[in-house]
Amino acid sequence: MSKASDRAYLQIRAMILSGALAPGSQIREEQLAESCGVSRTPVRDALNRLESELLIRRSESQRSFVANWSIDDVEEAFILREMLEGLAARRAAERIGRDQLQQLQQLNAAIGLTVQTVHADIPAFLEHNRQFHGIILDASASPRLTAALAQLIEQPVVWRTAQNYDAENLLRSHREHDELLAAFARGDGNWAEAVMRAHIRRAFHAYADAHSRLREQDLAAAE
Amino acid sequence: MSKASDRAYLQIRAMILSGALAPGSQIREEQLAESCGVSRTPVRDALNRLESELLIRRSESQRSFVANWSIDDVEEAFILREMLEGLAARRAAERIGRDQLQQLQQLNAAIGLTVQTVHADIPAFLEHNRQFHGIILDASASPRLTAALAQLIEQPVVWRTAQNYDAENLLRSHREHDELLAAFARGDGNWAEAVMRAHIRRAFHAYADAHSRLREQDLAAAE
DNA sequence: AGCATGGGTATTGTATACAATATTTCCATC
DNA sequence: GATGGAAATATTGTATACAATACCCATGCT
Repeated sequence: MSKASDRAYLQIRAMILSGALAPGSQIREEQLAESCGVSRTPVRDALNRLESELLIRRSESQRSFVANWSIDDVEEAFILREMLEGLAARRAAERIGRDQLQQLQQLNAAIGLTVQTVHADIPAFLEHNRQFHGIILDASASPRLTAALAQLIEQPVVWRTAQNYDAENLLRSHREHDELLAAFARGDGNWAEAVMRAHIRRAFHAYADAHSRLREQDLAAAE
Repeated sequence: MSKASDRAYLQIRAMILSGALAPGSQIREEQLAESCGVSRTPVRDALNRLESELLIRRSESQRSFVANWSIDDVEEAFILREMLEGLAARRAAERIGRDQLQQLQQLNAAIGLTVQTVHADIPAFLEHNRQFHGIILDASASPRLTAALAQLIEQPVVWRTAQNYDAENLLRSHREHDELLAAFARGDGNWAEAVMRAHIRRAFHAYADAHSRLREQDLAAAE
């Protein structure tokens, strides 16, 4: 997509994820256009994308509202990611080449550094993690899988709670990646899929735990 | 989506599926706008949708071309449908209500009529079949699943070869639907998923067979 | 008081004009 | 004749004006 459309998309998504646009609240194209510094045209493109990612919902008369993701919605998304990324891992294991495997090893080594320091570097972890999963998706050589997962949100819901992930979870991610690499090195699709599914599922529970901790904090703060 | 955008989407998609727009050929927004009787704005919306469904592909400089689906692409799409519709069937079995089950039974009865006459009524079959799968998707109560499958194309690739499906395949579809209904009636998610996966997979082979028959005809006609 | 109805306002949908960018063509130069 | 580059052309991206539609409130009727 082009510059203005992308800018609008990223900016509006950031506003939604940060809570600057409250869940359930109506959003007006003109207002967003103003706050993004573009016209309504690219804003409409962005809204279409966000709607297909279910970050906004449209009323029957086409007015747009910020979606309200329940924990069940998040779990639903994780269930789909588990299936799709599991399949991607299987296919990747059966197709991956020497160079891609090396890239993954280097990335996971970098991830190891971000999680082993005393203060984990979460932004770096997220970025490397994103690249890691991206390479696997590439190696799976399935455009449809890539397209389906792209809509399932990069790491959107992760953001708000990533700060709350404990070091233990980050370390486990790192080790699970290593096991995935072992499966890749042997071209064992079954193994790779199983490891990936477990990896995603654990990530969901890490999210759910962090989420409930946040809720408790909110409740405590409200008193 | 709104009237003009929908019209453009349906019309352009039909042109692609019918072959009126040749695979690999470039498509220009203005020309499509003219042939659809709308302006470029709704055409651009339609192209975005079609791109996300991988029916068109865009060059690095954003020019649009009709995608060229190989049989491997079709299989890839069926593999995803198998997974996703399998999950939908599992969830539907665990959640479906009395009225929805009745609707499905009536629909499959109607399907039975379309396949048992001497000359099968393929358009009616396709329409009822679409509704049948749509209700299951609704019953699965998973908006993300619905969104993911929507992009995976209604029945697009089916069209060109549907005429070549033999009566045997249509009849088997009808019977498989019946088995699915039995699984739903018992609320047996495992059974429903297994039946659905087999159903989709068989549909793929029916497609592949029809496809290869078509290829042979084309080759013969070329001589 | 409650509800239907109508008009004014807010918001989205579409068309068109203009800007930005890519592609092609053609000429100059080597 | 090949090649590089610049102008001409084609195509897409963005902004804006206008059209269509939905929403809301006020007014009048029962």
